[in-house]
Amino acid sequence: MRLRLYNTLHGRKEPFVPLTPGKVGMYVCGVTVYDYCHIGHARANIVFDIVYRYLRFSGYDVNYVRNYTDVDDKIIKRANERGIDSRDLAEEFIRAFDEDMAALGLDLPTMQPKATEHIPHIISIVEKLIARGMAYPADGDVYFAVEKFPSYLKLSKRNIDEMRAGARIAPGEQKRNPMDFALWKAAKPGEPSWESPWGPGRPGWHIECSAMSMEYLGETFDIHGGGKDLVFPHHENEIAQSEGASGQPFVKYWLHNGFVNVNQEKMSKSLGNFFTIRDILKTYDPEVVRFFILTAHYRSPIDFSDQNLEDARSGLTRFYEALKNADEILARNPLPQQVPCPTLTDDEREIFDKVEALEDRFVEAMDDDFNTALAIGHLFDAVRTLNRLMAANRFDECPLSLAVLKDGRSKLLRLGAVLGLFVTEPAAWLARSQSEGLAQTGVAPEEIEALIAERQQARKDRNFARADEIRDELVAKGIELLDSKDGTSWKVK
RNA sequence: GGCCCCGUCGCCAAGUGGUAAGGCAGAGGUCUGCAAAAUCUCCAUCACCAGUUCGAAUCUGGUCGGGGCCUCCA
Repeated sequence: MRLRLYNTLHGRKEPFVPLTPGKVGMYVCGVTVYDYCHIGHARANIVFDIVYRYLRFSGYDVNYVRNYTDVDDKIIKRANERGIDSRDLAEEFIRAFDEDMAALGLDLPTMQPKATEHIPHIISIVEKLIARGMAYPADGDVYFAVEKFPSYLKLSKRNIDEMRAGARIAPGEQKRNPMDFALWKAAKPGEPSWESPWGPGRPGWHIECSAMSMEYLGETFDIHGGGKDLVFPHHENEIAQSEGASGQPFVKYWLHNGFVNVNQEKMSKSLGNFFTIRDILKTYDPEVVRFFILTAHYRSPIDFSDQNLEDARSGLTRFYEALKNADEILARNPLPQQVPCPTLTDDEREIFDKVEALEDRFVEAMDDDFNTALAIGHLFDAVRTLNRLMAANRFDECPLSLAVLKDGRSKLLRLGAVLGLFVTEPAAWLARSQSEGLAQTGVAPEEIEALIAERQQARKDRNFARADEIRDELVAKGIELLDSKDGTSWKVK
């Protein structure tokens, strides 16, 4: 099955057919840089990171543009509060954004333009809209006249008359229609500004995305993404401006990700349940955060809670433990030239078939509107499959099973990478996870090792009472012991 | 008020006409000195009601419950 994606514009899933075969132009609304990013930004950016990765995995040459909106009312306000230049504030949070995205393990887009570097293009779009009678200047401002764009609200599917009833014209605005929106705002004293045919001013919100997307992707391009909350007014207005100016359809597929709730409540500053990415990463591994986000479909709401994150951590750990075990077995058992299997069991037949089918199942899930939850389900299946193979431990009698293990392991890594998962060396990831967990228990590794040695001796002496006492003592502190032929290891519960 | 979405096992979460993926948690078996880990087995008829259909969690209508957008917002 070919890729199908849910297009907000038509409210249904549609087959993905790019404008140019083999190539995809994709624009995602980045951030307005006036504060640290929160978990909602993390979700949006991770979701589109997956879209970007999967499109490339599918063989497309992707031009992925994600902007920084670095001039805006909120930036100016915040800069004034701090008594610094708005450009310095923007630069500070651009750096913070870059750090956060890198920490979350996102691939870099092909382009990351800034609004302030596209002022001439913005001005030319506004001029074109005025020339075409779709916008009008008023006292240094320029507004878009929504009634001149008949398909206005086609994305959000609202009714303009009802919208108008609730709309208000703010003091100081010169709108002819309350629904009209600013393309250009006259500068007030002390505000950053650029020269324009309407006097010094700055772009309104929305227009910068039209300018940057059309600049790098053309007047019509394939995919435009963002959070659900951007459907109205931001994306609706982008369509109006862009199509109004170019006379061409703006975007073929509109993709919108769902919200993040915190403990069942909408995340908001007033509720005090606002988590920044940097706060979260103090507690949770970035890959756990990514894993958690991808276990739900991107359009569904997700609930950020300790319970859910802990579940995600357990799940991801299961992957890494299986991968580590596979690594160890493969390191111990070099793959022979010939991999015969004189007596293939039914179990092995089933396991081999599952490993064989893994990629098809993964692709089928991802082709269905990026169903990462289902795709991860298939990967979990593969983990159980490989664990069965390892538990059977017939690598000597059936070298073929060793070859299948190797194949399954590399498939897991390759497909996981499409989701940005399992990208750390398994032993290293587990060790890190281990030491982070250990830090919370407050137990020193040397202490554990000493107790393990003492217990080993007790066991040798068949003093199981003492051996079990040691084990119970550690369990009480959150440390579990794992005995094996090769000795005793431990893990944090 | 307008527009839109959702309600699936204890928790999380896929599935949108063909008879319920997966994870976490739980029960039992194997393994183990005993455990843990791993593995095997088991564990839901899909908020409710009424329809359409040979057949519905999936479509229609209604009821109840939850949420979002309409103002800055991923």
